[in-house]
Amino acid sequence: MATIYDVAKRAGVSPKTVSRVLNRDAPVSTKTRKAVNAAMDALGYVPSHAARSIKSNKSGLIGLITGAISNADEVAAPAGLPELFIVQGAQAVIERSQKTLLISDTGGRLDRVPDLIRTFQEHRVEGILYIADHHKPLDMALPGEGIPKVLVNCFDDLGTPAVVPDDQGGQYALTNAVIAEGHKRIAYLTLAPALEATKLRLRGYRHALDEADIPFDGGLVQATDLHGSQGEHQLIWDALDKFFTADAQPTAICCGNDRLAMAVYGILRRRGISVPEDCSVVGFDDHRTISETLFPALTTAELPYSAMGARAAQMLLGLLSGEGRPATTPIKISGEVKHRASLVRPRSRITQNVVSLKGRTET
Amino acid sequence: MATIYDVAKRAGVSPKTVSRVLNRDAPVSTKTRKAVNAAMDALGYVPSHAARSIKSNKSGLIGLITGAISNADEVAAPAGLPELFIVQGAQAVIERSQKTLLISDTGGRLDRVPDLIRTFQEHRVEGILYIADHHKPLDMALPGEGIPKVLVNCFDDLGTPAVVPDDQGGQYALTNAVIAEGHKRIAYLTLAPALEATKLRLRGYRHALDEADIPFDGGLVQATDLHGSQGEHQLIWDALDKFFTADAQPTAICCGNDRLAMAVYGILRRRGISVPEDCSVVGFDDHRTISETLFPALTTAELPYSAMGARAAQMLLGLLSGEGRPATTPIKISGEVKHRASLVRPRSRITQNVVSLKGRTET
DNA sequence: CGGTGTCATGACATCGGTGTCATATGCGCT
DNA sequence: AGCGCATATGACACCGATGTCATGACACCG
Repeated sequence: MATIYDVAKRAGVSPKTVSRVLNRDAPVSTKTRKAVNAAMDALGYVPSHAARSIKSNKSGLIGLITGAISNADEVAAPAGLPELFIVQGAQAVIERSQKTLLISDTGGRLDRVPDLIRTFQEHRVEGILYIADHHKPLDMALPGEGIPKVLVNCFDDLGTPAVVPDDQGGQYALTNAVIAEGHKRIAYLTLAPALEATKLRLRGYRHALDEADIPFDGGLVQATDLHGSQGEHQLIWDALDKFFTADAQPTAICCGNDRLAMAVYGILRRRGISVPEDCSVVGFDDHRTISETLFPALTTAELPYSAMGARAAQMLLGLLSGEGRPATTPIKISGEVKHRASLVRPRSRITQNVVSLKGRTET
Repeated sequence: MATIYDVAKRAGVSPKTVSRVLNRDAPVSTKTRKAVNAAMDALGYVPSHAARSIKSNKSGLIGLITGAISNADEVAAPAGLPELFIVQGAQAVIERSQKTLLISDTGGRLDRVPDLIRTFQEHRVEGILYIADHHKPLDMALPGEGIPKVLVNCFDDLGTPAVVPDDQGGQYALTNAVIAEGHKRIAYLTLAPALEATKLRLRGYRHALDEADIPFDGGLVQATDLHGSQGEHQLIWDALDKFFTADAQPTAICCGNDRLAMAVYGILRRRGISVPEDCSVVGFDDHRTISETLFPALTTAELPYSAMGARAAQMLLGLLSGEGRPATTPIKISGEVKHRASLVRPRSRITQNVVSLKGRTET
């Protein structure tokens, strides 16, 4: 690869003059500039980032840690894809700031994080974005002391700046939308109870019920575990079974996410329950590949992952420029309710046959 | 950030000795080594990658260009997610080779590729992986002369090493699996006809029919366009309408991808056609979030994107080490047929009511 | 005509490491 | 004791860029 010295020699000037042409930081005569540019073109010269950053002591790099790239492979991940949207949002902002993203992947293994950060340090990254695969508390302190960091989709109790989804607000708004259609028996098929998202959304669900003076019925809330287990469909089946063999059957079902809603569509159909005529269904995430493609299209609460990534990147850039004094509590990002065909007014009375298939085995 | 000089001063040795401790490339007395290590720990010293690469003229970086991160946002992308798996596969291989991936995103805009490659050149990447969002011919020559490159999910006519999916073989195997269940009327709902994947898979489909002496019926092949258009469901609806109002109705439907199959599930249900009792359905891609979650679970042909990424990365590393003399024709990567509940033997006779809802409008 | 200021350019040091070569120390052997 | 040799360490140059300062050429002014 040609160097600035090669260019200088070919143009018959000093290296420093070539540098001046490159950086436009001092006047250069038109004639000289042309000669230098011609030499650069002829040699295919591209300045070395390494040489620059060693002198300036600025790398122009932002490190980003994610498990998205690997997690997307595992059905196990309750929210593997979202990380990707977060990365996208961050990427767009970082790029506009003329910096370069160094993306590293944990491969799903948290114990690799220190190594990744070590590599970042070797590259002298100016800041780090840490993206969790789902909304959760971060139980370890990240290494890399002195490097500004922003957490995304997770938070710690050390006051590290963080950006998280507004799970509670999202479920609250979504449940309100269901209530606004006239539903009173609203079942909720949650994700794993231990998840931060589940706790917060349940809170939003109850809050909406309370405000509408609809009594909370524990029998209408069932937890499933979407961790790709073989018995996944069975769990959902059993949960629905409980809903539809109860005295008062639900007229709408909230699902922990869009994927869960997709499974529910199939099982309701098998039981002879039409969506949305017999029962409305709503999801969560607005995972559009699912929500817009399902038939009927799925009503769901948008989880604005891209916006989270963008916001986090902005916060980080703010920290770097020394402007921002970041909030010590996580920033919550809210999304819209996407009202689609799967949510309609309930019928006055549900009359379909309910076939209990409890105990059936997976095909 | 501490430098090797700081460490040297603190340990009371020369910088060169610190370098020797770091690289273990020359004998250092135990006592000195301990002193140096202690000084490094105390100062939190991490060697500068930039300084190293400037001297060694080796960056240890591999550039990767993708649109995945952005494309995943657009429903438009017929195969936005797959890129991600490719990245994952590449990442795993690259990492094992002690190199670092520099991932850049086109943001869906091809015209940005030259800029991205320019940035890669500034970082002196040793090789470039170019990942297309779907299997297609690459109509431009990539800049960055002299840098080894491997194309993934695309190919050119310049002999650039490339890795592509075996679309034809996949659809052939899948169709064979359908035929093996006893189906003879096998409809095919393809993706957009202009896609490379559509052409190749159609070839595989016909090949399988030919071998089984099943005559090809053009009426059983309908194209849809999944580019997120509002009329997407309508198109699928119309296509299915043609299938099921024909004289001999299909007993199985092949879909251009899993997402299409998901939409088909919903529409068949609306028409009173049960999957798989009345009609088997198969997809393509094995997009597991869909194929394993749909109810009944979807039979589909795996598209081993991760393996493609891994293979491409291996090829690139081979080129770098000067070992590999790469094939001049694209390497095709095949996947397995995943047989799941949506594909069963056909009934002898289909008797369900077929309700034509042609011309209905989107909800 | 000489003094002064501006413009254009180059010489040289420097950033943080590593390669090359020189030097100091210690040990075994004759 | 003197020689040879391996081990341990340091001085110095260099990689490719840029900051600092110096210098040469010219125009302008009194």
